Parts: sequence; C-alpha cells; structure tokens
Amino acid sequence: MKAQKKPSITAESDRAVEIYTKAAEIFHEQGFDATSMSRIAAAVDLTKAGLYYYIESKEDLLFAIMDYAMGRLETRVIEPSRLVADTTERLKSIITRHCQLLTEGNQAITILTDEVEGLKPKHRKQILDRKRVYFDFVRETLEELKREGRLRDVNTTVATFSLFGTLLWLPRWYRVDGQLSGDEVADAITDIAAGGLLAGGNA
Amino acid sequence: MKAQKKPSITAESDRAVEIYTKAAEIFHEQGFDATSMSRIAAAVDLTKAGLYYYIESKEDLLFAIMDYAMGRLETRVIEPSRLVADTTERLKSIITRHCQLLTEGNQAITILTDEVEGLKPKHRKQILDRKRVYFDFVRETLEELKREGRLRDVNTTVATFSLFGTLLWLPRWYRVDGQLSGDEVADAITDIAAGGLLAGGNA
DNA sequence: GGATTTACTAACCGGACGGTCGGTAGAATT
DNA sequence: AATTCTACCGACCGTCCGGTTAGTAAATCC
Repeated sequence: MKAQKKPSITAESDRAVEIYTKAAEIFHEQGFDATSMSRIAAAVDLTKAGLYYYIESKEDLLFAIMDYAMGRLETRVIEPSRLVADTTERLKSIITRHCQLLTEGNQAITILTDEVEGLKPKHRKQILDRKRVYFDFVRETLEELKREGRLRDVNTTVATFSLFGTLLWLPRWYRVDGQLSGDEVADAITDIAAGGLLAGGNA
Repeated sequence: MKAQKKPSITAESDRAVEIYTKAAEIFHEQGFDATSMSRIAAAVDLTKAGLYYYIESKEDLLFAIMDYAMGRLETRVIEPSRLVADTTERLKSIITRHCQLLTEGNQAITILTDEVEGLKPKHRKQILDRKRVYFDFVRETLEELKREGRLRDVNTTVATFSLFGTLLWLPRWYRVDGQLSGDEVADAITDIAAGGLLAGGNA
C-alpha cells in the first residue's frame, strides 16, 4: 500500500512548500490561466518534468493552494471570531483579523477570491461550500446585531456582500512594502466598514 | 486612403455591436484567457475566420470592450457627479450612479475590473490612466469632505479603496433576475458606504 | 451586365501548452 | 558490492489556440 498523494500542504517536504508558495505568488501576479507550468518550474529551479514529480496536475496545484488558504482563513479569522461573545466586538474581530491576514503577504489567500473558475467542479464545490460557511457566519453576526438594535437599518445580505467587497479588494491595492502597515490598514478598514453598519456612529 | 479600423464601439455595424456585447458576456463568465475565439465566433454564429473579419485581434477586442466600458463610466457616473456642488451629495451621486450602472447587466463594465492584465502595455496604460482619474476624483471628494469637517476621521486613500472594493465586488454577486432591484441595491450600498464615511451618522 | 465590394467559410499554420516517458546520478539501504 | 529509492532531466506527444489565406456567393455599383 502506497501513501496516496493527496493535496495537503501541511506536513510536506520543504521543496513542496516552496513550490506551493512560489506558484501562489505567480498565480497572483499573472493569473492562473496565464501562468504556464514551465514558468512555475523555472521559478523553483526545476524543469517541467521535475515539477510534476511533486504535483499531479495544474488544477491540483491550484486546489492545494486554495485548500491551504481556506484553512488559514478558518483558523486565523473564523474560529477566533466565533469565540467573541459580544456581537459588535465579533464583527470587528472578523474585519480586523481578515485584514491582518491579507496584509501579511501570503498570496494564497488572494487566489481564493479570483481563481475559483480554474477548479474542476468537485474541487470548486468544496471551496465554495467553505466560503459559504464564512459568508453565513458574517451575515448571521449582522442579523444578531440587528436583533440587538445595534445595526443601522440595512439589508444584511447587501451589507455582507458590501463588507466582503472591501475586504477582498484589499490585496489588489495593498503593498507590503508601501507606506501603510498592515495594522494601520486593518484598523482603518475596521473603522470604516463597522462605521457603515453599526448604529450611533460607534465604530 | 482607407478608413483605419480603430476600436470604437459607437457608430459601428449591428453585427459588430453584437460581437462586442456577446464577447463581453463570455469574458465575464469564463474570463478572458479561458475564452477562445472560436467560442465567441460560435456564440454569434460565425466561424473564427468570419469573426476576424470584424476584429483585428483578441487583445483588440478586449480593448474595444474596455474602452467602451470606461466611456460609459465617465458619462454615466463621473461627469454627472462632477456637476453636483454639495460635497456630500456628490459622494452619494457617485456611489448611487456607479451601482445603477453595474446592476443594468452590462457585462463590459465588469471586465474593466478583472481583465486589465490581458491588455498590451500601451492599451493597459490608456485604461489605467482613465481609472486613475476616477480614483483621484473620488479621493478628492473625500478630501473636500474632510476639509468641511463632514468626514469621519479616516485615511482618505484607504477609504477610497474601501469604497471601490464594495462597488467593484457588486457585479460578482448581483443577479439581474434575482430578488433585489438595481435601485434597491444602489440605495442600500449608498447608505452603507456613505454611512461608514460621513460624520454624524447622516447617511 | 460586368466589375467591385461585402460578408463570410473551409482549410490550414506555427507555436505553446499540459502532461508523459524513459532514463539516470547519487544517496540510502541491505 | 549490489540493490533500491529519491529527485530529478531531455525529449517528446497530442491538443488547442490565435491568427491567416485563398476562395466564393450574394449584393451593390457603374
């Protein structure tokens, strides 16, 4: 019985991690479709054949990256925020943590937003389902705020999408080596986004 | 002297308009790179060679679409909003008009956001420059609000990007045949986005 | 009614892409 | 010392893509 080659980034060789990381970077820069496997191979000093020693297919590489990214989102944003009892603070926790994660320069998380179309149906569904859980968590938090009378009178679905827009756009303009630190941006966005949602201007 | 074939959608044959429209739709659905020219040709009942009777290249087709879309943005959002004297109302005009434009189902405008990488440097610069003008217009509006003491204490650059995020995300989730009308969404987003920016909770 | 223009098509081309195959140098195992 | 395994490479394959070419039926012009 051989060990099956399943796409899981954790607990794999250094070289594999290097490949995933570099691939995520290049996918982020040029897009999934516009990136050739030889390009990725060259970036990690391998030939294309050498690269295929580590991965099964291009699609599989993409899925591995997104699977990893989704995991990071869950452990760094969703899980800790679920533990926050106060609803207002929970909303702020989500926004701040998500911003922090995105400003750390891990390109994998960006790929999550833009390249779902590159996945085969089965893989796509897996990722989409996990995204759905996140979406519902945020909307439920807003619903709860509404019940508590702490939310401005807004449609929670539109509000959730609106918030995600702000969040998901962040990696497209933020530069790690720019003037603003990750925390500054996280604070500013939390302030703006929460301000648009919470009643009484208490951001 | 022959008339040069320049990429301009206005004042061209019905067939050309049909091609641009259909191409925009398909690019929006599948992405620029993932869409083949034969696919577009088939969608307008032509062979690939027939399609090339109307366009010069794939990149040119993309540019024509983006050029048209940028024009729409300018005449439907930027120009009318520039005429609004009151700064608060100007900000709301921008948000509302942009939302309305995006919910009308014209896919071309969406392409603007996601496919700039498909353009050749010269064309890309043209589009990026015009986008820059829009960005500066919005940020300048926020700066003005700040001077008038009507803006919450936020970094105007982050605030502008934040607003664009909300706006640009809209076509990715909004469905023309869904429950929410374009105007409803436009109002809701204006309410949320302006609420996050303006002082005193006056959205 | 002959010449030209319009709006196409069938067939084709060079090249790039994702992916595979047979092989191998060197390290590790027996 | 012989064998096995790991980590690769050079060469190659079939497919598909963007784009072209030569030709043509029908409409338009003179």
